[in-house]
Amino acid sequence: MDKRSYHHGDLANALVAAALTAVEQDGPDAVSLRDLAQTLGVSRAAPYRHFADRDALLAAVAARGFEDLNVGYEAALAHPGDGREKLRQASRVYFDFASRRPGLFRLMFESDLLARARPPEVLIDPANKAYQLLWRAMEAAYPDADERTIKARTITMWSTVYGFLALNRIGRFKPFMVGSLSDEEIVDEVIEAATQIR
Amino acid sequence: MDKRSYHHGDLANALVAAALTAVEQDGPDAVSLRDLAQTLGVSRAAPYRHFADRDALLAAVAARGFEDLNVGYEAALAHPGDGREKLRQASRVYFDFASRRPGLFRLMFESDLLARARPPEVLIDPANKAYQLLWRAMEAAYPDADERTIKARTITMWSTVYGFLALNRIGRFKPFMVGSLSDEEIVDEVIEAATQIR
DNA sequence: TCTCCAATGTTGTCGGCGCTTACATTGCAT
DNA sequence: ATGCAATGTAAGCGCCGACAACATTGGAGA
Repeated sequence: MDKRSYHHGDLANALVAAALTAVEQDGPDAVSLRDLAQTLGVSRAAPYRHFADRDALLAAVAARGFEDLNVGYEAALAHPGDGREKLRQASRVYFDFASRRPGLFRLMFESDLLARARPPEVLIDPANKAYQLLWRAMEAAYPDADERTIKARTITMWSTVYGFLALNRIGRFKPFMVGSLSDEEIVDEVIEAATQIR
Repeated sequence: MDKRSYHHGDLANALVAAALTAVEQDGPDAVSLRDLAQTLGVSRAAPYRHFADRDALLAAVAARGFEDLNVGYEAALAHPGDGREKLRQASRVYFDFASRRPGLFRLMFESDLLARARPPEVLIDPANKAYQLLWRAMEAAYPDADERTIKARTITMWSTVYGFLALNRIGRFKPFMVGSLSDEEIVDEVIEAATQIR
């Protein structure tokens, strides 16, 4: 890690870490390979020795985000209580993640990185694991439902929670929030609606 | 509109129209002021006589998108049937808009243009009108509910429908779609869940 | 009708970006 | 010890948004 040495030593990991910080602070669009390189004290072409292009670096950052999210999910599903309670906990984990790391959240769920990642597995595997976990919780919550219903409810629940987060982030609900409805109240309402589907 | 004349004649509107086309075809990120200018046969600095910056042009495009969407909403709410049926129709209008004009949809609901628009009214007014319309439909569907409940249900419904569209667009539900659940079936499920809240 | 000026368009320039090519350095395996 | 693959550098291409200085136009008022 000696700054005077010609080789950086661990540029690949350093790039992911620096990009992660940048994404969390200012969102995916604010990440510039040139900027990261200068911060790390290497030339602007150096990152291309480790990542094919900007998307490849962002994919690595997103993958790390999914891994972190999955840790939270596993904790939520290990939480004591019935299936509905586990679903509620999982939703709260998702909300917290979105609140605490909004830039990373956007990268993970608003970009179409997933469709373009090469190779796809690096990003798809950790991303899908989150859905597997939620699916299992939904199965536990509705043991009598058939597979089709489980799928539909899982998709609906995810959609509701994500949709609220995304629309709220850009301020679309501001006109509704004035007055009788506080921020925390609406979060509770959304989670209730998402978890007690029909 | 004579190409040989020094002045374009109606560059402002022509820019909005060209940007609208570009947004619909390739998404908001694909819009380049230089490119639009060349297409319209003017110099690259000309657009800045009519729009302060790129965001201002995109805001005008988004505003037009909201106006189009509102036309669809008003038709849906004038549809015969009870409140629930109107809500269902409104959801379908939203789905259709997202399907037919995905790039414009992304500009309207995925960018934080709304927070940055100057002056804000140009974009906020048509954007809020859509919510007013949905709110009225929700009131008609649940005449006994208090204002707080109406707000919460409107937010939840919008979140569910939007969340599904956004996540589905980037392929997040692909692993769930294989097998027993078709695309149209899941749309019906989501709309049902969104409209018959509790 | 003439003149002047505000609106509009042009050219040139700056800094920033992703990415590529050709070249330099390093350290490890043989 | 050496040779080669991994890694980093310097320079440059084409694109972008934005600004400043200058050019053209057409209409309002004399």
